[in-house]
Amino acid sequence: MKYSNATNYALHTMLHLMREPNENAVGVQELAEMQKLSPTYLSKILTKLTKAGLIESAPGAKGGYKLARNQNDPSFYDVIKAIEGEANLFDCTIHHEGCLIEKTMRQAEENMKRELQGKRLSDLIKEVEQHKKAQRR
Amino acid sequence: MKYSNATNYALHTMLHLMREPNENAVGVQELAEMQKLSPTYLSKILTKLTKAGLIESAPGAKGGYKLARNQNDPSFYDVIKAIEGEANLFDCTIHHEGCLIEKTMRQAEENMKRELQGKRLSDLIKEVEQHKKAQRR
DNA sequence: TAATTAAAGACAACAAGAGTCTTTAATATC
DNA sequence: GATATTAAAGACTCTTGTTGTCTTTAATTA
Repeated sequence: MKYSNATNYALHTMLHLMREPNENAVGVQELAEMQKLSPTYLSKILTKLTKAGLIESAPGAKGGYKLARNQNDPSFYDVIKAIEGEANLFDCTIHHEGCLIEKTMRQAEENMKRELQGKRLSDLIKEVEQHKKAQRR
Repeated sequence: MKYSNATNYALHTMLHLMREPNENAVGVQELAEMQKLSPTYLSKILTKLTKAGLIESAPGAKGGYKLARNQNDPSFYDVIKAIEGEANLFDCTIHHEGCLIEKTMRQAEENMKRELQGKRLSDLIKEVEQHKKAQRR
């Protein structure tokens, strides 16, 4: 029971792209180097993010990846969902409707999900800025 | 990212044992039949619960499993921890102290954990009783 | 002593995660 | 139009974890 490395890489990459000056596409080569990953592997993760509508891709020279234009200030949950999918963390093995164990587990899961939906990547950018400002003082 | 079947089986078994009249040990045979599992497989799960102190076991004739006497009204989290262990759901792949991604993920995880710690198996028993009472009306 | 039952350990089958390599398709520049 | 560049897709491998099974050992009761 653990989030995959892919989710980890996806979150880091998203943050990097959010910091990139607008309209500036970044190639997978550069993104991979930063996290010490092979470009082909990261590419598969980026394709998932693209299909989820979080980033945009363009092939060819001057191509690469950038934040999707009509992206809506994505939350942590949006990124996680793009990589891990949306399945429940717990499905009761005894199939009768209204299993109370399942109900309890779902409620706990909801608590985590709610937090991840409320937290946006932009919140982190802001936190970093504030941290830097505090250090300069 | 999913809870294992073993956790599922463990929770069901715990609930069954809580309903058992006191001091009455139940063999793995009977517990396995209920969930349509092989006894040897369930046995491995039960050994984990035993080592975690949630249940007690006795070999030999009249042996079997029952709730641990000095068990402290176990929570969902206690059972999950016994099976899945205590590792974090998320560890940042870029190792610098104070990773804000990790911090956010940990906080979300805490929200789920808190709910699972607060919910006791006995709460479920009570809920079932109330449900039955409501139906009899 | 014999029957019963849990514990432990070796083993196998399968699935998922993590990652590589190669081919194809799209785009920009000359 | 040719060439270089870059993402997408698919086949493949390697490792790890889950889900079991089977067999042997140890403890307990009658």
